[in-house]
Amino acid sequence: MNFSSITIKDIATALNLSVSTVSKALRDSYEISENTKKIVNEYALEHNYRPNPIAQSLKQGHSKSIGIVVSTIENQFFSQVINGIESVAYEAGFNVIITQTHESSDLEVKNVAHLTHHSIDGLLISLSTETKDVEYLQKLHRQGLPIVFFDRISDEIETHKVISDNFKGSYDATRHLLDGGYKRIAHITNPPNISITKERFAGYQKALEESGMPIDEEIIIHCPHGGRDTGEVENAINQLLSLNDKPDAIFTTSDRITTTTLFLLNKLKIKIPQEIALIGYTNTTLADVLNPSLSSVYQPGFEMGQKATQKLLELILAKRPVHEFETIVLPTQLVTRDSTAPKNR
Amino acid sequence: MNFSSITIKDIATALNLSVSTVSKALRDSYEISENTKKIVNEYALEHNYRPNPIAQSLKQGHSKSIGIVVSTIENQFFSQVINGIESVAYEAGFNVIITQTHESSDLEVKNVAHLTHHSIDGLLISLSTETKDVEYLQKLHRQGLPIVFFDRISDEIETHKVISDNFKGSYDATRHLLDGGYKRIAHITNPPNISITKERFAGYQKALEESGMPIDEEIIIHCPHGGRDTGEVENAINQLLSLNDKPDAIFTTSDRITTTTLFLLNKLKIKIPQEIALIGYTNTTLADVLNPSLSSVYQPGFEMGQKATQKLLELILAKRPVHEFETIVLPTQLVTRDSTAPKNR
DNA sequence: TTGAAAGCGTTACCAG
DNA sequence: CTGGTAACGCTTTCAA
Repeated sequence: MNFSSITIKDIATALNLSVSTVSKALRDSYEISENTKKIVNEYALEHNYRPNPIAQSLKQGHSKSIGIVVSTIENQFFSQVINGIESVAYEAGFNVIITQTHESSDLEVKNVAHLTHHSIDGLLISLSTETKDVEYLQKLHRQGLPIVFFDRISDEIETHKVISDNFKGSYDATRHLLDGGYKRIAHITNPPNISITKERFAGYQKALEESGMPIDEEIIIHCPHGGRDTGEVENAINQLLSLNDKPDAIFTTSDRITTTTLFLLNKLKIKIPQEIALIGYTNTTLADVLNPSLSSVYQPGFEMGQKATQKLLELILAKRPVHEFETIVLPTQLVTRDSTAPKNR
Repeated sequence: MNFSSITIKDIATALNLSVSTVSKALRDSYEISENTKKIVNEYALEHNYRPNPIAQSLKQGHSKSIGIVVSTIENQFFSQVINGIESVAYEAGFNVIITQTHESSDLEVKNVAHLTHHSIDGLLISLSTETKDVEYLQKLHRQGLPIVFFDRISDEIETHKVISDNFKGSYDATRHLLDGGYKRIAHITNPPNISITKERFAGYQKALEESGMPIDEEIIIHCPHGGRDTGEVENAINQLLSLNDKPDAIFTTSDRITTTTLFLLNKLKIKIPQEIALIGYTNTTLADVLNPSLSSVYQPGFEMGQKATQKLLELILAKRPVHEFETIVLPTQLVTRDSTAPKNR
């Protein structure tokens, strides 16, 4: 803060006290007389004294700030998670620094480097779709950086993790389509290297198997960047539509993929759900007013952010190294709307 | 960074040099021999040395970080602005700290206090809908804190400002409705104290006047928190629908108001645009797939963030006090879709 | 070309 | 109860 601001020293000279006395008075130390405390605090208040947090950080070796890594805050799921994170971080007097990977592994590494060099006390991270190697995080973790994963996690690092029930979310969505009479359900999803892809695929698979349906690789398509670029989704849909045996429903697994699929099907004048039904993971608040209203799997983003931050704070504030880690699984919510209305049989 | 990390001192002792020599070598000072520089840099590289930015900040009196205040990042307009901000801030080696007011004046004051106490070098702010008094910012500004306003600005503080052409955006939208044959155009908007409300109202007014239409206070409704709470918009719509002379079109001026209006009209089974047409400010990427597709005024959020940051950086990096300030006005984009299809006359 | 020392604002230890 | 001093990690001035 170069723009003025008074320091302990200023108070000390003004009041003819020592710096250390003032410091202690301010921190309400038992060593200081009530009278001195009163004088100091009054002066501080009057002159709007604020301790310089930079100096405090340097002295105390921690910064009271936590770093966040998400793919992009434009995705409502992540902005909801961030709101959850902030709600508990601020409560605990912690500051947050948000960074975005835009689904690039490179950027992810750079962001984490940036954050750690800026002396964060802990890291909250959801991996990018591109990320395959978490060795760089492993290293930081070994060095003692508290890390909590959320949403897109890694098995390779033993720490707290907070996810939603991806298996059940997908199972429910697929089940719902099957119950509506849909028989050939395509799956457009994230790349197979990230955790949520596998978990969500498993739910899809289970539901199909239970109904005696085949798993057809031909209608399971991965978007390398989770739909970041419209072209990825466009390719997926073209591929599906060029099949002889076209799907009668699509189950998508990321906000971007879901809304882009809706956009493209509309553009191609394909009737939803008459020609192809659509259900997908999304946290958009607009699902009700989409055309058609969109059946979706909703994840408790806000709660996920809260929980993750609570666990991170536990790690940061722990007196001794923590070796017991927890993976918290939050329930998802299936909301059925017009895009998956039951088929006329 | 309590989790290890080596310091200049470590390098110095390891290499049997003084701390100051190492510091200078690292900063490529002309005072140091090439040989020493080489040895030091190699050692630093090998041991992955990073200067502690906290210590640097304390020493140099600035933190290389800028604070951002927006109403909420869940609003796509603001997340786009933030992306713009980040793109130029990171380029310049600056860090950003994002805070949200959730349209509360109190929170705004708290956030700014929090940011300034955390030694930001400059502030980028869009005021909350509740804010009437900017004296607290005025004070900081006088103390020398570089501030740049964007979107929702204040006349009371003389500094750089970046806005979109709110007058023209609204004029165009209203004009478009009039051209489509709509005759009674309601206006649901933000509270009158914030800048964008006035500017947008002026455009609406001008278009109506040009067509010889009356300005009817009865169909101009302010949402105290810009539609943060659904109830605000619900009241507005109920009020409009209870009129004898109901509007045949609505022009809304915030993302939240716009999408909530769409939601509520759909819920009431009011046909858009047959019974009531709808056009509004929004930056949602989903405008095309809404039901019906939504005519909108789009603001260049990303560019706004970039410009604002460039101006802020100019202020921060300026050698001498700046007294010439600029207000940059960015063009908006009118995109017409089904929600304002021309009336059958 | 190198190094010692002061200082940024704070806290903590130890003396008085 | 109060104050001097060292220390956090770095940069900078001044001497050597």
